[in-house]
Amino acid sequence: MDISTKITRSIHDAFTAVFAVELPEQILSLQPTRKEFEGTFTFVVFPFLKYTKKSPEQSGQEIGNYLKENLEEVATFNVVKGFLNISLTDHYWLVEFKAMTSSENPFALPQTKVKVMVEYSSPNTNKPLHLGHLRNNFLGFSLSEILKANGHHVVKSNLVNDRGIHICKSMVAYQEFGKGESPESSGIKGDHLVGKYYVIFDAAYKAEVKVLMEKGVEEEKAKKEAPLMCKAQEMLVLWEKGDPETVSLWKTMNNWVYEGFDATYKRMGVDFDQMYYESDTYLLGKDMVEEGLQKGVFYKKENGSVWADLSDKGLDEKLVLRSDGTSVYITQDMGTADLKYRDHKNDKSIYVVGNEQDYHFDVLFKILEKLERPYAKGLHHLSYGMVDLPSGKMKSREGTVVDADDLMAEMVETARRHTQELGKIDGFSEQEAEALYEILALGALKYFLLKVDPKKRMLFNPEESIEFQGNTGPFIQYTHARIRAILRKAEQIELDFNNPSLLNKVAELQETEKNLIVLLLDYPQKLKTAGSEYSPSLIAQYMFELAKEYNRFYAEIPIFSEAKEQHRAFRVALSAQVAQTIKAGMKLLGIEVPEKM
RNA sequence: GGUCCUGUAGCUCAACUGGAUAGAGCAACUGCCUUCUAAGCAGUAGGUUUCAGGUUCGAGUCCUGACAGGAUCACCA
Repeated sequence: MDISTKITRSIHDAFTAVFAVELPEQILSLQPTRKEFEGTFTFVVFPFLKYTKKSPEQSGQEIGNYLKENLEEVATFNVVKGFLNISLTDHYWLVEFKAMTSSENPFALPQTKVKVMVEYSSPNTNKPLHLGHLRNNFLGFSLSEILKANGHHVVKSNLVNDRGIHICKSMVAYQEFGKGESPESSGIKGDHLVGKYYVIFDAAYKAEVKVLMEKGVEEEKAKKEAPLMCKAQEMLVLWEKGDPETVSLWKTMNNWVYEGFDATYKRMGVDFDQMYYESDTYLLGKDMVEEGLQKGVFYKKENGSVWADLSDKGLDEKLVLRSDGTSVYITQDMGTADLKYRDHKNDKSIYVVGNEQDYHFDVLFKILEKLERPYAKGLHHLSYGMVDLPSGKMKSREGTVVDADDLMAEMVETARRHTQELGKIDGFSEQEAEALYEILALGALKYFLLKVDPKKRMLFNPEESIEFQGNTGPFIQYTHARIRAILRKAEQIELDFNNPSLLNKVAELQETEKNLIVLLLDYPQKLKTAGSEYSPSLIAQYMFELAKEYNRFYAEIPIFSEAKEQHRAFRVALSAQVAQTIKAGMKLLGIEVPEKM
């Protein structure tokens, strides 16, 4: 039994024995004791004064006395106002620590058989990935890892938006201005090359609109009738008809993009188990519209368009099929949801998509619920906030986008400069040094984007956002590297720190040692909460706390100069456990930790 | 305009879901490297939690109303 339930059970017994009242255990909950007070767990007595009929202080005292008498793990307690602070014995913490070190795998929870699909990334193929995609990808990847560590079976999926008017724009511009350029001939990465033509299209199109307006055409009309826009529209029609030449160009350009994306994904360290392409799925969902009509979930208007009336659920009416019988975005998503379920029989399906689509997913999920899909209750939109720049929102057309490839490259340069300034690469080979810069750069970037609560909007300042000190990825990586140095030394002097009989001789703990054990024991709970809340930021925060506490321990307490062998052994064992926990936790964030830095 | 989200130190973020004197990091200032990695540690300073009411033993957290910022409300995706 877990210690906090043991304590609450005993508190329950205390109420029965001392105050003659039977309270349900669920309402008796503990909280961690605040740092400025002594103790590990705190029981707040205020809500129960009506049962004790005594002052807060006295009620706390009496419950505390009962606990101390009846629970061998309880060492002392103190009562401040209505707060009963409980301290456990060093012996208890040491026993728990030893159990942890001998545990097979303390970093993952038992298997659950729950199947979860996590869809993330979902890029458009007309332009390269940017900072916003980084947050999306890191979140999706990390969430997947966290859910795996929670024992779930996870399928990472990526629904690529590879068709539509936007890609036609790049294609038209390429036809008009491309002169047969290719990634090979230009030396430009494929996704950037296609993105370049998307930008060219936009500029040329705007020029055309301007010319038309100067000729006296109204803006609305000019926008519709500009030759380039017409060509793009025509191309979309040709594509849908399967025109060989159009399809061939489309394939060529998309493949350029995929080569580019592959390189970017590789550097980001993310991957997928299942790819979906909108060119395959965009026609799905029409039969569901028919089904919905029959079930009376949808209705048809005079012009033939089909609508879902969600006013009973507090939402509006939503179009699900155009009057010309073609489908819209949500139709496609309905079909894709069915497809995913057919493919994987997932109990849960998580969509990692920005909060600008909150309404869309609200509507989608309610429609699927009305259509009585068995998976409907397992749908979840992990809605994350936008990443803003100091100048405001990123706008690709205004050139204020922070490109993902550029940013990662800049981060590596910063890591290189910083590391060399600190003179930390003595004894590193060229390759090792490069590998380290990469690890640090990506660690800093990922940690920066993941430490913030996903649903909150966040600010990214390219000049100063990503630091290497304080609450950062490199700080945690550094802590790991420090411990690895200790472990190397322990090995070198042949200290048998895992020897149980040596550890058994340790009888008492320093404060920071105990704090570390308490934190380490809390890891499974943190993992569980991060999984149920879909929040990598909880893991990130925990990592920081652990690293911080370890650095305090490191500064305060000597290891190898300690006289008693059992203390040397225990402190190395404790360090080893912290290092393993950091490594495991950072892996959940998609962050590697170095041996040296 | 309707709906939804957000508002906490100069800046970036926490606050265990209603508990104690609201905490970290950055920036500023003061100490600590001949000792296991100073990308570190210890400390100082920084707050009317946007504002006004309400609920109760107790509110950053819950309810109401302002104010500010953002998103969304397409036969776009």
